Amino acid sequence: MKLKIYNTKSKTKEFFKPIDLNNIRIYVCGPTVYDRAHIGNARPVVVFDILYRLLKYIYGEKSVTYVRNITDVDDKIINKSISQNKSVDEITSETIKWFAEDNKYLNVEKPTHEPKATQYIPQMISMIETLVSKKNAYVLEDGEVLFSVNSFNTYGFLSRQNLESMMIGNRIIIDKRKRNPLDFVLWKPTSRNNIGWNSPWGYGRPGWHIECSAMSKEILGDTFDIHGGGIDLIFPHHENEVAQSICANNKRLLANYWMHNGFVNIEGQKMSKSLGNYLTVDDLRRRNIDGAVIRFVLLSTHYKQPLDWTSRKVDEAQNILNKWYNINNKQNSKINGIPPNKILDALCDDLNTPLVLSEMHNLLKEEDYQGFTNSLIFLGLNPINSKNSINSQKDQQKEKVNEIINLLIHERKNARGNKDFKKSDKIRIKLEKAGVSINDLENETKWTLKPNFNPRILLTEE
RNA sequence: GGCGUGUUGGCAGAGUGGUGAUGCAGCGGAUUGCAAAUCCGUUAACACGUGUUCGAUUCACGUACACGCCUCCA
Repeated sequence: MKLKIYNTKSKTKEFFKPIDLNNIRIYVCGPTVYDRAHIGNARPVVVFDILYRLLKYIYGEKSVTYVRNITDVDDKIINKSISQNKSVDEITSETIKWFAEDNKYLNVEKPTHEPKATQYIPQMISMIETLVSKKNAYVLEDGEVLFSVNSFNTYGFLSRQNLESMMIGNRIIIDKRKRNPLDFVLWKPTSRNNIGWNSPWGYGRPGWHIECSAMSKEILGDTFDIHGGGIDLIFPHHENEVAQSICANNKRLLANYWMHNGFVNIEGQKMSKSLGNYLTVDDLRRRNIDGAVIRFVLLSTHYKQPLDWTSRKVDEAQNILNKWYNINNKQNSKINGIPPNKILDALCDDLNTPLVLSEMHNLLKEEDYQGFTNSLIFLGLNPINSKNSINSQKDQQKEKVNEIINLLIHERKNARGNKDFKKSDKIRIKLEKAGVSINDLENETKWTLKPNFNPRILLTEE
């Protein structure tokens, strides 16, 4: 079983060769914590969770170090703290809590480290000092420190850009103080009223990219195995990280493999707040969409491709998982075990999760229930959030809903007993309209809520 | 303008130089008071052009279309 990874750097699929078999090191750019995580944020979290599980399986539970950072200093956070009249710390700690809850809901394993940018300010300052002393960076009069892209001759290699052609685009704001318009901020001066730290260049805060260079160096070392994130981060974020790290550390490489996941669209449209098609994990949870369903949809398209999030896909995922869980309940397979080779092979082929899911169907056809259960758990698609654990604070309301549904089902049963099929059909149609799907078994009727569940319809007469 | 990705059956979505993806939907059947669920069977695709090849959906080149990045963004 050999893992292959598509490497953005080489634009080809390569066999994965670890630097140290006993310590596979991976760094993934995590969220900037200023708002609820949307499904676009959830995608890399789930994708790299699969990679983390796979690496642990191949190289051993204790031989993988997975770092997913948290950016807790940033303009967006500061703006929100001003507009909501809350401290930066309040905003970030609340958002971090939400993020953790969402990840739990999505059955995402905790990374080895989740460093916060604000805890690594001294490391950032020291890295910037090195860059200044090596003339890879320069200090302006007001204390702003900029990285000089001309000082790094392979700048643009990762994103396949060259300095000249980037300049032709008219989107670069010309700042005369910059030696090259593409020079980017390492340290930004700020007023004493704002969040900031003392530095050799005065009171200020770090630029966007330096945090990842500082944290990855501190936790993983100068060069590590895999660096991941969203496709939009290739330029400028990762390009700049490479430049900073290589210049500061005097190494040839930052990461051997670069992996980037595609964007998420909503019903064919680019997700954006202004279009009103902005979906958070919390929105979906409130709509009774199980974490496993979200996970399934996110894994049903290959991670490199754009993913179109549609309600149809959610319904399909829900139906498939319902079916799978019913089979699983019947089979009573043991909990522990290794997924079959065809599942692992598909995962090893650059995380081909759509193929994995289709092989899951095939396992059922072959009646390999043990292999199926093992795979389900391996993929994190096992039902950890039972329906009843959703919105636990709303248990009372839930109980009421349960009561009404059970009452209607009881009425239907009586009607059927009396061969009053007109009445029983009416009840069934009403339940269906409300998003309750019913299933007549030999001596009982089971029901489940569909994503379009709307309790109001239950309360209307006729 | 630069860089990059994609175009597969009704929909979603893998993959392959020659044979089956898979799921949903559809169609036929079993079962059912009806429905759902389940089971059996089944139809159907590789944007266009040229080239390479015994053979191309798969490789190369070109065309068209779509999308992304180059500005904060996962």
